[in-house]
This record gives sequence, structure tokens and C-alpha cells, in this order.
Amino acid sequence: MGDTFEKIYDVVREIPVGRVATYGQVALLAGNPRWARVVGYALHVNPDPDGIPCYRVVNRSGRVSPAFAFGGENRQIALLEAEGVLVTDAYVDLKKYQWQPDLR
DNA sequence: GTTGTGACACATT
DNA sequence: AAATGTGCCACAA
Repeated sequence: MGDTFEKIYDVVREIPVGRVATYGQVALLAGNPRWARVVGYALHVNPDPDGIPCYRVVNRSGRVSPAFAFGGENRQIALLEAEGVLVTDAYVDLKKYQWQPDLR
């Protein structure tokens, strides 16, 4: 079985409410800093959108994925704001909202 | 088995 | 600062 995706999903699942993580960060936490692209693919297939909040994952610029658009970027932004994350012009303040595991 | 693509990231131009 | 190119890994055709 592909453990790769499992690890990625596991990390995304651990992102707390009101927090966001970058693809690179998820990849790094998953165990491989070069899986950023794979992370995007993994979320694309997203077998469990109910347990895997893919909308909490943003690119390194802190911007929501422009290709997300499964109903408009507006959708992802709305979900984030519903969690308490302020989104400005499709951008989130990573300084404030980027998830910092263990560091706290 | 080879080629092309992609919800990214980093380096260089 | 913005745009382009390269690297990376996994998957579909």
C-alpha cells in the first residue's frame, strides 16, 4: 500500500482549527521536504474531505491554491474564515496562522 | 517501460 | 520585485 499518501493525510489531519500549513511544511512533517507536489496531488484525490481539511493547506506564499476552485476560491476562503482564519485577497497571514507543531 | 502532467518550492535571470 | 527555469515525487495514459 502507498504509505506516502497516508503520511500526508495524517499530517493534514493534525492541523488544528484556525491554523493553516503550507504544502512544503506538510511534506516536511510527513517526512520528506520534496513531497510538496505530491501533497498537492494527495489532496487532489482527497479520499476523505470530511476528515482531511484540505482547505487548511496553502502554498508557501500563504495564498490559497488558485487551482483549487472546486467551487471557486471563495469556497476555500469561506471555510477558512469560518474556522477563524482571516483571509485577505486569497492570502492568509502565515505570521499569525501558520501551524507550528510542538513549537507553539 | 517511457512520457507527460501537477492543489509546490527553490534558485536564478 | 516579477517571471522563468529546474528539481522533486507520485500517478495516468
